[in-house]
Amino acid sequence: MTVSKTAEKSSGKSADPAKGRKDATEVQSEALQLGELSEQLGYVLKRAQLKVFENFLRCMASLQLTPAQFSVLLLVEKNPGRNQTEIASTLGILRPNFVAMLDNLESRDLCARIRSTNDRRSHILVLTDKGKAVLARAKKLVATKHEARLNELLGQANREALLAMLSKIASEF
Amino acid sequence: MTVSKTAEKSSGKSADPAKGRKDATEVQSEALQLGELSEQLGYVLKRAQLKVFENFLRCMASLQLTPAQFSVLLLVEKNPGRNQTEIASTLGILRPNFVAMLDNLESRDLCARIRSTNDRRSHILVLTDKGKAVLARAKKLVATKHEARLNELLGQANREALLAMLSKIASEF
DNA sequence: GATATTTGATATGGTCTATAACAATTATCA
DNA sequence: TGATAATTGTTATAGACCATATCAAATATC
Repeated sequence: MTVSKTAEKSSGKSADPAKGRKDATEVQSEALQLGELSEQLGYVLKRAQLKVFENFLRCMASLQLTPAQFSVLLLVEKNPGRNQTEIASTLGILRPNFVAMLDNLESRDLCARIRSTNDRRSHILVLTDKGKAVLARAKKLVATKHEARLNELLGQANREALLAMLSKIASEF
Repeated sequence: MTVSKTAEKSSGKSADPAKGRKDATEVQSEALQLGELSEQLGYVLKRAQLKVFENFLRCMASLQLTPAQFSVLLLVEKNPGRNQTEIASTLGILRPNFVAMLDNLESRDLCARIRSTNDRRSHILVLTDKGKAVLARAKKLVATKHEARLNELLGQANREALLAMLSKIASEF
């Protein structure tokens, strides 16, 4: 330990951290400087991702779909007749962790596991009629409430450029 | 359940999922179609974030610093004399979860808690000399191995545009 | 000076992620 | 063919991360 243990005063101000509810005679503790942090791609990327997921969950509150569940429904709809391993692996979900997820979707009658006749080890995944209906409503919510918000924040062109760069990072980094 | 339980054949092909190591007479199972998934900002954002963190950890392997730990060191260096609550909250870390994190950094002699003389409840955070040295090396690694990789993938201008858009999302979404 | 608030800390639970292992089934190949 | 290896879905389990309630010590408030 190379640091003196006798503390200098933290600052001349009061102990109130960052809420600014002292009266006007007190200089409220100024906000912290992010410094190089705001230039760190990983940091900003993570914060943005949390905000986007948060907004997604709010938009989907009526359907009770998480981003991960939505991605499963989308992928199963686009690729009917695939088994759990295939769906899970393309989503980056490990097979063991995919089981509980499917249990959930199946218990809500959104998708179904069907024992394959080709390979009786595997379960073919399909959307139920209810699953298709829910997914259709989910897509509309995402388009009108979620992605629309993005467009009005960034503009259509910027939003597409952002998507392209993120895709490049996701696939080539 | 509105789906017939008698499975149709998953496809005409073999059971080999996506690895393509059957011989040439077999049509290997084609890759799944991502479809609308590749247009979902949240999905691409999450995948990109995972890749970036993964690369960060590889670049920092010699220093054993996670992105979160790096952000703490950066913030403490930039804001000496702040207490745990202030540092944690600006990083979006809850106070209870920040304790173990600091225990780790302090046990490695990278930062130190100093009891404040102003407010004897709070712990002032500072970097030790070793912490400053390690952070300096970490910054170099990030700049030369991590961010440099981003620049060569996207180009300087695009990288800055990406950062700007992500910052906007993180703060205004 | 009595009450409320703040700080760091502990305990705890939930979710997400990662690995090992198992039974049933299928593939491989001697 | 039949013995062995590999695959599929599953369970169990452990770790990381995140969130809430609660506590003692210290401080603020009135």
